[in-house]
Amino acid sequence: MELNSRKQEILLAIITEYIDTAEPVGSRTIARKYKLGISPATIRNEMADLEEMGFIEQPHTSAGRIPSERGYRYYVDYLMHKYQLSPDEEDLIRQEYTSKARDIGLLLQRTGQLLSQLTHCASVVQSPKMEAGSYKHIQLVELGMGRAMLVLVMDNGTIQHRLIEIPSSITGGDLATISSVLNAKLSGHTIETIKFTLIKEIYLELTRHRHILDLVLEVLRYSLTPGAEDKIYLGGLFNMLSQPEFHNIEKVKTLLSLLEQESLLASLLAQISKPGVNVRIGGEISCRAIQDCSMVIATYEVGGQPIGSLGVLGPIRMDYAKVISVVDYMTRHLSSALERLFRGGGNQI
Amino acid sequence: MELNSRKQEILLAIITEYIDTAEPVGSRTIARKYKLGISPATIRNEMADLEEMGFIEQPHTSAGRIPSERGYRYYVDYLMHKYQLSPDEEDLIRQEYTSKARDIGLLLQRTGQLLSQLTHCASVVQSPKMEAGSYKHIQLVELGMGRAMLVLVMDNGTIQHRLIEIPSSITGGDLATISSVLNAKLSGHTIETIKFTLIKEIYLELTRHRHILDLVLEVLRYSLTPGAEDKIYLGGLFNMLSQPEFHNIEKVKTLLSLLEQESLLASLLAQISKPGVNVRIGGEISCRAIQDCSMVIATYEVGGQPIGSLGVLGPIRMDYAKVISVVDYMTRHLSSALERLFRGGGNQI
DNA sequence: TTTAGCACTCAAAGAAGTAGAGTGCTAACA
DNA sequence: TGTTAGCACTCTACTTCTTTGAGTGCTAAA
Repeated sequence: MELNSRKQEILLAIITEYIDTAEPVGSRTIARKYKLGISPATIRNEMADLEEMGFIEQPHTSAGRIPSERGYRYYVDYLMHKYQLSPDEEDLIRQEYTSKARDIGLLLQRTGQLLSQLTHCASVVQSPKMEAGSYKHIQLVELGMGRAMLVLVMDNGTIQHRLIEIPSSITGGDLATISSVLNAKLSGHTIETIKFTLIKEIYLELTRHRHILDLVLEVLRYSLTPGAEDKIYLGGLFNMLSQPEFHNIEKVKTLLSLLEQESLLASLLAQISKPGVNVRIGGEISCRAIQDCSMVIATYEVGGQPIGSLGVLGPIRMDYAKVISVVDYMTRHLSSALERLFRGGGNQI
Repeated sequence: MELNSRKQEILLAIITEYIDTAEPVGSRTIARKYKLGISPATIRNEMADLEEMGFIEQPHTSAGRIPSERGYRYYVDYLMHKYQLSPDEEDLIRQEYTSKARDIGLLLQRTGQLLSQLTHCASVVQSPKMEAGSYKHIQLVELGMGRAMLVLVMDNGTIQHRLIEIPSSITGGDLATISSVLNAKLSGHTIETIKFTLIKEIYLELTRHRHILDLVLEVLRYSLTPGAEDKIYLGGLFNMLSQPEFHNIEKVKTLLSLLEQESLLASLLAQISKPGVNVRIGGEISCRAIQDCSMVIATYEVGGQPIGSLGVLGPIRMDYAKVISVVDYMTRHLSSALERLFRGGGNQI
């Protein structure tokens, strides 16, 4: 769909103004605020065209225009000016990532808070994918009363643990033996490179402990399932409530009830279709329940490997230019912070 | 403050009715719905007394009465009938705790969801206190690139881990040595029973690795700080939004912004002053910001030792009888579920 | 001591009127 | 032919006024 440059200017003005004020935009306002050198009447004519083409719509006859989803899409793809973070904003982010985080979870949580604070949207941050790393250490710790804890440490600094039930005949020594065999065999392997032959070797070496191995391997298999152990940090909901579109409690309620389901959040973050920052506007989100929202998401990576996603969810009328810049900037910073953390050379965290 | 039995009956009726309808209660309503055998006029006289005594108040002259905080307190202490959970509700809870949970975190999170669902309040669940257990296993795992991970496994099934930076001169073998010494010395100790002499012994035995020991001990010391590693699960906010008192967005916003601060939640849960279920009504909560809410909290325990708290937060006009029963019932069930889990004899989880 | 009766109060809901922002159309103009 | 001034028209949002009815307190009688 082609738009001549005057129509583009007008559409840009409408969207900019609407994002700013959340009020339908009239021709007079545009003529006054945006020096396009044409009269309100001309603008009205152009607006009628834009409406017919589906880029803007009218809430009712005597109101101004608001952008349609299609209008936002055109804006994001062609019209939007890149937003330059203010020095203050940049400082805020940089500072966050230079200070020492106690652990990855906290780092991700703070990332979400910052995202939300800067964008006035809710933030969603996924924890790094376990399966992206390779096993570094496997330990079975005897806890007494027929229980043991299996601890998996991955080389990317993630960790997984699970209680398992063991026969009381098993001693701490047995567990140590099993641990050391598992370590010797599996250490350095990624989940994908564990082959059936390797498993067989382990079983041969530990025939006596077949039962425990079954349990351990079940956990390993589980840790392989993508998304199984992902935690998702949701934050800054209250930042979103300051947006006028959420003055209606019913909307807030349905939104909240959805966002408290981790599985839904995971599916939202999975909607990344291209490298870099992805923008999903309204109905473009493959989730019927939140089609009156937009989403800006991206993937963070370590060593060139994408290992998790993050993003924000907000009203369709969000400041896309700013949100995209913020998400982009924060993704880069988070990536390099994790890089330092996982790949070494870094600070103690 | 003494109340004759008729005043008590009337106060009970007012509060019951108000909790149910969220509307100021008039004398006619009480005469009609609650067969007290007296006329509205008599009830009005008694209400005037109750108001003077501070148990109820009037939003404006031509409205009915609503309970004051003092009224609620009297109700909770003296008037309230015990709420008997319905078979359905009991089933729901029992079922939750008989099914196998993947880990403690999930168990606590589900506990919160259930609490919230049954009470229509927000739920707050604290993770078990680390310091309640004793060290079972300490492992330093080399991750390459000058980093290692310290893993602390406690006998109560909790776990803590942290990345530390190590000099590149240190080998995996060194870490294994350190691990085994730490294990030998600290295993079985609670955080409180680690004495200075013990630390000294370790230093003597591992003089070469003084630097790493410093780091490790810093982490140990940190894990000792009460509350430092506590996670708090907040849930079911949307359940609370169905209460009419939260139809005002501003209230929701301030509440949300508060509840997203973990430290505040921790301080709320710390306001337990007696064994069993604690009820804090309005201003009784030592937090200025949420004085228009009430809180029902309790402590769960393992082996007779309190190891964490949980509770709900909701409008002052909450169904105290039901909420108290639910919190009590769930606390017991959570305690015994954890008991099975930590103390063994239990299912695999 | 209880209660019927009554005048009074006041928030909430409805009705009516007003203001004003915005539109589309027409006709004149460059 | 594209642009613009002018104008009648539309429709929401706001204000003001009125009505309604639930509820009270007081008084006097039972």
